Amino acid sequence: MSGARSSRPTQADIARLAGVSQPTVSLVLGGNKAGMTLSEATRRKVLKAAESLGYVPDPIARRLSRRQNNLLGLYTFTATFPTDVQHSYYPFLVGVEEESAVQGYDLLLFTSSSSTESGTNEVLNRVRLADGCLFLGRHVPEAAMSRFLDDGYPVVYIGRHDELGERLPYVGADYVSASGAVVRRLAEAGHRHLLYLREHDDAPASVDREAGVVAAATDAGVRAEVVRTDGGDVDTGRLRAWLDAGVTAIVAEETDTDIAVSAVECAARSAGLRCPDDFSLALLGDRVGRSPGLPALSGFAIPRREMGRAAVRILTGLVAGDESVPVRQVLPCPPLVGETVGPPP
Amino acid sequence: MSGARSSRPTQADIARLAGVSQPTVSLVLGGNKAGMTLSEATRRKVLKAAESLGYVPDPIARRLSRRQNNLLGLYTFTATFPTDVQHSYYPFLVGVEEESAVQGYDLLLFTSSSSTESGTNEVLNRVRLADGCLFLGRHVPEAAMSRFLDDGYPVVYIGRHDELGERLPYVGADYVSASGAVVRRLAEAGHRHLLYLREHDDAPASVDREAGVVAAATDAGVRAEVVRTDGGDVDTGRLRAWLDAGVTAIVAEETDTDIAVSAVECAARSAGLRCPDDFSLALLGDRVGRSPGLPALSGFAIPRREMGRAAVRILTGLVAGDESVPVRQVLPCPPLVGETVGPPP
DNA sequence: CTGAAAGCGCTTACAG
DNA sequence: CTGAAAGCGCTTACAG
Repeated sequence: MSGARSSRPTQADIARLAGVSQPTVSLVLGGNKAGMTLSEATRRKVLKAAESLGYVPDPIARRLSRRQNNLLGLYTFTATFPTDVQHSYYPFLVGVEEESAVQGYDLLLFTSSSSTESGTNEVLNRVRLADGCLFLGRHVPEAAMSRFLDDGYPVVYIGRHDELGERLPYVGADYVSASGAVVRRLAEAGHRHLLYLREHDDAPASVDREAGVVAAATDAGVRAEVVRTDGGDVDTGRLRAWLDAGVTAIVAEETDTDIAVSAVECAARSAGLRCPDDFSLALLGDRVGRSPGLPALSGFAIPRREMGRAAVRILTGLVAGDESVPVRQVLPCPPLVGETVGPPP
Repeated sequence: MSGARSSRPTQADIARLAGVSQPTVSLVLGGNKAGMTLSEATRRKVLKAAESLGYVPDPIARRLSRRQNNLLGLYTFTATFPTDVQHSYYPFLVGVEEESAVQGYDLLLFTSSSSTESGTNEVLNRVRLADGCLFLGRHVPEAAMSRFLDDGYPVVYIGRHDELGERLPYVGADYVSASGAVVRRLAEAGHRHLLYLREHDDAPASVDREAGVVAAATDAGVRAEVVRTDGGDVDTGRLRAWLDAGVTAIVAEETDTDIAVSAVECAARSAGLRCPDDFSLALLGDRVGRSPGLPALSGFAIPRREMGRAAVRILTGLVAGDESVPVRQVLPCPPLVGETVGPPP
């Protein structure tokens, strides 16, 4: 640990060996971007000395003085690679990583914060190590985000968020349109009474989907019943009751764990009911990577990878002070046809 | 970019506000590990000022002076989340992330390097930002690694590597034993003539597997033919020729892309041959996450997640100067039974 | 056209 | 028990 730095040659060592000043070494080795005039002899001496000592610049020192890092943060508020929801986070990461590489930034994953009791300060503390930071999560810690925005520290959310008015930059998915399209497809298949299962809390991801469902249902003259659930209260009896009451299609919000749709599938299996024969089932989203053995659900694709890429582009734009980047973007979600939607029984 | 850092309060600002010296602020805020005695009044004044200014320590500056920043690097020599091999990298990442969180380190993904022409210097340059670095890849860039080791910079490879003698710390998988076990299972099923397909290059991952195969085959009195291939030259004709020559089982090295085993499966399908009816097929590894629709191959599991965790433990041990951690570990690979091995036809 | 000064924000010896 | 100095390794104004 001690040996790590102490044995490395510094610009000062080179300067001594070459008989010039340390700043001159910096100028020569830094490619002389300021356009200063160096004598060719000085250049050569310095380069030779650097070569012979095996000089490698210290990125930390460089960053401290240059005030920029080429580091982009990614903060997820839960483990970055949670085992149970890993597949829904992964595509975001792929996009983030790709575009970071393109833009010449490395990626800083804030993981240690999730293990400790991570209050607002904890967040603020570590995040600033990066030149700017991406955030991923259903909800926004408003105090921390406000602070970032006030300080002019560049942040971008993955997912639409208006908790802070119009201030917070984000890349969202157009859940409203995509959810509406799902309902329209059900209406076109002949359904007139559907059930919409959603989370209890009012994250924008839930609000947007419900808005899309309700608007499209109204528009198509379809009755849409909204039920809030955490999945635990969906069982065979309840499913049968819904169907007996005239429900012919169930639409479920997509979440990290897809707990609602799983509960429905499970209840249907126990009851010997099948989709789309006995009722139609649609997911407001996709079930990426978690489908081995499970039927392909009708729904829509969330462009996670592209969202990740777009978020990085916004963030690097902000870091570079580029005013021309649109900082609030919503990406379209292509429909997924699947095999769980058919005409009403 | 300008607003980001310049508007942030520093210890100097706090000192001014509290009417003390900047180093005193550092002492108070740093938790006073040196055990110096501070007057309670000073403490309170400083903490109050820090609070009111919303102070956040600059990790870069801290790293420069303290020579440590609670950052662990991960360098992959290709895109960190390459699309085609993503599933084989992902479990490593999960393990690395988990254990980093446990140990209180954040994770730095070196991505930008992969896009540019990443020479030795590039690696050396960026990596040192972290307190230590993990590396993932078939081969070792010897010059760069040598340099790290010489400098006492903590590095750990994921995967066994002896290219640098006994110097390089690593966490490997016991491919020798696991490969031997696969051959033994084939021998017990009655096979007496098998073909072993491996990569052209001599990465340790290939060398170990071949050693295990050859030793176990010799031991069991089984003939094992070694064929080096990149998959491109495996077609229906060649597969038939092998089987006609008496081969009853094919064993393929597992790689990022599993190109060899895929070629065999494809050739078999075209030829109307089935496993294990017409011949047995085994993989020296697993096919994590890429198996939707494909048959479960017999082989062994690579404990990627645990390897990631173990690598982090070694690395944090090195960073902390803990001499007691074994720096070269090989983890066992549990057998996977699968459905592609049976008795010879 | 060059070289010495100041500064980035912090920590850790080292004097009072 | 406290406060001012020196230093981490670099970059960027600013004098000669």
